Amino acid sequence: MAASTGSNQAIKPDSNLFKSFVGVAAIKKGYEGVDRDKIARTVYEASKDSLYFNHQQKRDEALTEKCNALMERKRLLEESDTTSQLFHADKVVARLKNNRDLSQSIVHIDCDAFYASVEQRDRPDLKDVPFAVGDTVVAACNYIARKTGCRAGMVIAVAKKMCPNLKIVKPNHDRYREVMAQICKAMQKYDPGYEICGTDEAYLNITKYCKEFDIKPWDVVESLRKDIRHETGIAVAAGIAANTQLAKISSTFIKPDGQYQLPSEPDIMMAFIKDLPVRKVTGVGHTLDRQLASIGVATCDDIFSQRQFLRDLFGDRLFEFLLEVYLGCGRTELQATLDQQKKSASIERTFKETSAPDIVERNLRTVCEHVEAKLKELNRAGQTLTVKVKMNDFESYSKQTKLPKAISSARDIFQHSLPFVKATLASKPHQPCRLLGVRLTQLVSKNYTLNAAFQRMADKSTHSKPDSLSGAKEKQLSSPAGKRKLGDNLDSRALSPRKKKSNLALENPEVNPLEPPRCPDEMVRCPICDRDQPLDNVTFNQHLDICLSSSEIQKYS
DNA sequence: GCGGATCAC
DNA sequence: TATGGTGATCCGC
Repeated sequence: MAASTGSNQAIKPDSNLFKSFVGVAAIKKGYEGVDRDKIARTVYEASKDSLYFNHQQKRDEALTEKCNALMERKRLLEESDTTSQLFHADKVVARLKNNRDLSQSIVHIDCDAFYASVEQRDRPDLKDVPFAVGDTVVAACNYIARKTGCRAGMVIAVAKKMCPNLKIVKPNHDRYREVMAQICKAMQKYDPGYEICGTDEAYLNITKYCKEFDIKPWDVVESLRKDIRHETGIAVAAGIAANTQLAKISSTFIKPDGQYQLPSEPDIMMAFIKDLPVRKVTGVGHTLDRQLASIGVATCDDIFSQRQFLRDLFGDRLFEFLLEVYLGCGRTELQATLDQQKKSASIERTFKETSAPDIVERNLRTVCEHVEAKLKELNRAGQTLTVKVKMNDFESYSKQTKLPKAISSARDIFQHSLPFVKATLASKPHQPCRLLGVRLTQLVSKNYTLNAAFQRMADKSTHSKPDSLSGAKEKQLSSPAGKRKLGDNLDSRALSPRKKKSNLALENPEVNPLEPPRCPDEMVRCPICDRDQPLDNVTFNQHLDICLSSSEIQKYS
């Protein structure tokens, strides 16, 4: 039904696929006044003959079909009597309104173009030139580069086409982690329960701090930003609002530097949201945006006018999430980064495409070894294995299996993964494969009894420093019933890898009382310094003594 | 429980 | 010279 994009020669400038080439340039800061059509044309010209493009095109067509189906279903609903759906929606709106908590001051910290900012800080030669950080894909670029249409996610070869003098900088992930650790240290002072999302964002709840010192949120955030700038030389944007959702939107409001406070008054909150495109809301991605658009929802206010259709069209969870968006609801409780437990460990690698079984097998082995290392770091084993294979047409296949017992060694993982990889390759004769992935979920602790003992020890010595220790606890966060909705979940998905390490590093820069022994077989994790120690009570107790006293010393130094 | 999709960064 | 990696969740079966 819809204009098919199946034939390559005439892609319409107003088609969704075409627009998708502009990508985030459509909504991000730094792209005002950029010629979006030109960006789309350039990207299109550069990619139209690739397998990747074909794949994207297929996906786009599937999405268009989905949207058409939605439109048709909505048309049918419109012909029927929707009073009961309307009634139900209003009931939910009333309930959500009633349950809103406006008493908290949530802050969202956003380091805009984080990698680029760090590089620019360290390298004066980048000051006035367009540059991008990344390997084959742009991870971040400065504002000069953005003016030419360069953006995160773009293939560097294409970015160079648009911006011939674009300078490419290889990412220095260790440096970015250091900077993030410094930022964490600054945040700690205002809210030890801060939550990190991804590599460059964080939430704080400063309600307590404001009360305790009788300072206004605005002033607290001003001094927090000053601290961060002083510690790191990086400017951050901050949003202050009643919940995470609004705080985040507020911070994007004044990027790249500055702060914005949204008063916690229902009318003001809703007016703030009203004309906002739903795409800007955390949790509404490209796909949902397209689907919503097809039924006449472009802004948050449109959600309300279409509320009688949303449950039928999108299901209960999404329905309630959308109403929350309309009301400006969001999480008011943060999940302290130091408390978070990983639920999975995975590695996936793209390599030079090949259909040679022995090479694929070797790649799989490497991937499995990396997974083993990761599990070792977590001191976990996994009971559910997921193997993923992506072929050179970008189609991917996966298989998930629940194993009789948890595994963690590369040998076991490889052994259980290989059959699916082989079968997938065999089902596509002569078709090269470009990526392999292995994930373990249902993670279980490798040393139950000892872990419990450590926790007791940690608890005993933790009074003044709960956060540096709680990472080792098996804390079950029983979320308040009915409070954790889709929005919350969507919002709290990305955790920062290695956050424990970075925090530890900043608190105890030199804490390394005992060199972690090399023999990796029977090891257990020390809850204080987070390093593996031999599974031997005497040695471990010695270690613990040193480690504890050393962290005490650190505390008072 | 499984497989595919979506979303965020 | 050519499209990433990690982690989490949801939906439909």
